[in-house]
Amino acid sequence: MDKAYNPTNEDQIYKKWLDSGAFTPKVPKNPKEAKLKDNPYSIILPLPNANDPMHMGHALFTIQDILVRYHRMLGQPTLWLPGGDHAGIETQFVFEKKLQKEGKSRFDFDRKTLYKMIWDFVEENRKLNQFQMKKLGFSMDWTRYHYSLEEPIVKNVLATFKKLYKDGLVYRDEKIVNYCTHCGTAFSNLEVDHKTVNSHLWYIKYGPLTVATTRPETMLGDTAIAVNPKDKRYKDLIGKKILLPLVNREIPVISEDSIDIEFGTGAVKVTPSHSPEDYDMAKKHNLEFIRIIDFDGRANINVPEKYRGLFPNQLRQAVIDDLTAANLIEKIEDYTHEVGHCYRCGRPIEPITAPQWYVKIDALAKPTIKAAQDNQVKFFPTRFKKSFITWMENIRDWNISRQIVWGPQIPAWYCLDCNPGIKLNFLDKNKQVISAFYSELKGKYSVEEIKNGLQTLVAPVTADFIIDETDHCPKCKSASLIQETDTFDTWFLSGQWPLSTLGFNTEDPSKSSPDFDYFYPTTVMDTLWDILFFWVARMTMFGLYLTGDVPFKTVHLHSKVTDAKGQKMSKSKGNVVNPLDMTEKYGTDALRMSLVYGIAPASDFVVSEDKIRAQRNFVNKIWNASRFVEMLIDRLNPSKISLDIDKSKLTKADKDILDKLNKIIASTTKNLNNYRFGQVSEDLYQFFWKDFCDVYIESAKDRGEETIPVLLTVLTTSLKLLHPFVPFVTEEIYQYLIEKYNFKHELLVSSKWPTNEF
RNA sequence: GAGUCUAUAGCUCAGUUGGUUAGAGCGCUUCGUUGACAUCGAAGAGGUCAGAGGUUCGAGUCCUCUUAGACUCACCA
Repeated sequence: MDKAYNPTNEDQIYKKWLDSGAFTPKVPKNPKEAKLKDNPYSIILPLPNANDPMHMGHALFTIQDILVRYHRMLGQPTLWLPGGDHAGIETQFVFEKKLQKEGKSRFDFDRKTLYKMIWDFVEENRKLNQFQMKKLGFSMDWTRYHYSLEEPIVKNVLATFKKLYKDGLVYRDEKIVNYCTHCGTAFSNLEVDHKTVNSHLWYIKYGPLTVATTRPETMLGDTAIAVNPKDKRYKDLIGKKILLPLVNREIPVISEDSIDIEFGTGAVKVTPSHSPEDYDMAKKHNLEFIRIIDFDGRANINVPEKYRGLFPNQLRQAVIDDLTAANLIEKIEDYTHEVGHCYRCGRPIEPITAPQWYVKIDALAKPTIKAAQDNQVKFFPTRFKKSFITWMENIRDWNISRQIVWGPQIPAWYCLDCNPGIKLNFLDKNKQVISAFYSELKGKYSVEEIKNGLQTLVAPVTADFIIDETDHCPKCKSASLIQETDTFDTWFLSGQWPLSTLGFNTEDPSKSSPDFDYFYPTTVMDTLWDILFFWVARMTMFGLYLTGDVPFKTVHLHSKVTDAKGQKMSKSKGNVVNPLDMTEKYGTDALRMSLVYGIAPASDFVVSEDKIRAQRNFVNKIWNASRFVEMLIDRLNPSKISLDIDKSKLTKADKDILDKLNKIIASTTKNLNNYRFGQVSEDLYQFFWKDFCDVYIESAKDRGEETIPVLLTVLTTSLKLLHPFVPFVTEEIYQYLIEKYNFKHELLVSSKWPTNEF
């Protein structure tokens, strides 16, 4: 053996594991019955974005590897199923940045071309991602790898959409949505970051009263003034109409209990198309909706000519200038408030009314809340149970449509002849962008030309649609059908990931794959807590809705890796530590160990090179202890080398170390069952280094061959206990010992977990 | 506005159901190691466990409050 451990054989060892089939569990012929007896163990990998190179967050999948390696050694049929996500908006955003660098934008391409370009872009990185996970030693079953845009997976997701529709849980509506005019799509509430903004409160004279507002520019779309009925100042005005400045349109004064008399002037301008609260008021009072900001972020519609085409901040200035000129600004106060920003590009979110696809969430949420309450899904650490339930209880209908290209399109078709009010944006034969209603285009452009160059369409909320694909409109028999250009929210697809990857068949559950029968529900979902709502909640809802059973029995939330300053690692901050650089420098085992050593459950932690180096030393210690055992045996040159311990001949040192070994086996087993990885790794470190090396091995230096069985027993048992954490070095040593001393040939990866029998 | 978490050695952090002199890594001091490991060993310095009060035979650990910080959720003008 070499003088120091040199992790140069990792790839070979990984290949040995792969070739042995250890990562690929076999499913018996009668999976449903066998399952009860076999107690299979399964984890679905939180699918990384296929376009995303590895970062420390991915390296934390080590936790899952520890779990599956441990349970595999316990003898359970064990599956760790990897995958890759197309990651809708994330990927499109990255790709658009790339386009931007090349001086292009998404508007230069029709959607088919754009889709193809992004597809190729992702394919380049997808392989890299898999390669990197192998480098980290993850014992995933690559024969069951899935990519979220695989045809069968998409097919199943579309089937789920159809089922939801049939069950009356899908509808279109034109509500206020969180719209990012830069990204060109709506977002769910979860995708909006609230940031504190220092702004102003403008007091604007509206005829007989004054309103206070943070968004003067939206006044062009006001359709009412709201006051509290208890407010004596405005009592007489309720029901009257007043003239809206600048646009000279009459709007009513309405009575609304929710208005705070103390705030501002107690009179609120109501802009139903650009404010969520005002939207609700408008629904209640049956007010008019006047949208002034269009989906491109400009004031294109329903505004006086002079304001046309302005962006909101320009519009604000123009409106304030004109109000000032007309002496209609009473005063301006400083004001700090929370404003929603796009979580992707960071720009302010524009609340806009837009037709979108929704899923009614109550029917899905209720069983999910119950499952959490009844511990059908358990949470580690348990405190996340409470926030999960609270969030589920306050959940709103889910906007599942995104106005992006990258992802499966919603399988709904519109008849252009029945719905001439559909607005189409497309590139014509000459690659010119045309943007008009179908009523204006009919006769000038063929449907074929429109389809070929199509970028997006916006169908009025009243438009009829067909969910099953056909050639002809069932009403008018026209063949001018066009598919909805909205794509699914990424989480709509990934929310079904455990079902899709295990081969659940939504259309006919009885045709689901044996994998599904055997491994569903999966055992553990280990993920970062920040996607608890995005993903874990959605998976649970879909699982229960489609199968009646939860997708995983336990949710284990792990910690976030930060840099030395405690900041989240991100590319934009430039503080990303590449795990592959670390494995190259110190070996994979050292990195893995440093990611779990002494970490409290679900608390953020710092990964520093110091720490990795310390664990590299530990890995080397394992190596050298083994090397010493070998050298000692060579020196003693015994007639027979065996692991059989003769209990009658044990010295005090022997008894002590065996006693400690029994204890560490028991505590390791117990703590692994309770997800206490930090504790286990520390205990093993102390046991191996202090108890075994510094004490027992030191004492063995003065002894004869009777010490060999104990030495070898403690060593090989330690290798087993350590294997889930540091798989490469332990396997390499184990193979070496087997070879040299002619022990029973087996791979450590599929060896039996020790029991405290010594 | 609602909720969650954190505060322990110079630094980064462990410390499950409350139980003997509070631990690790890194750093620091002294010494040792020419045959496992300079990626090593031995010994040591260093902490009134944020502050105050309470429960208890006993509190770093449970409860209340205070202070400082982090985060999540949220449609208030």
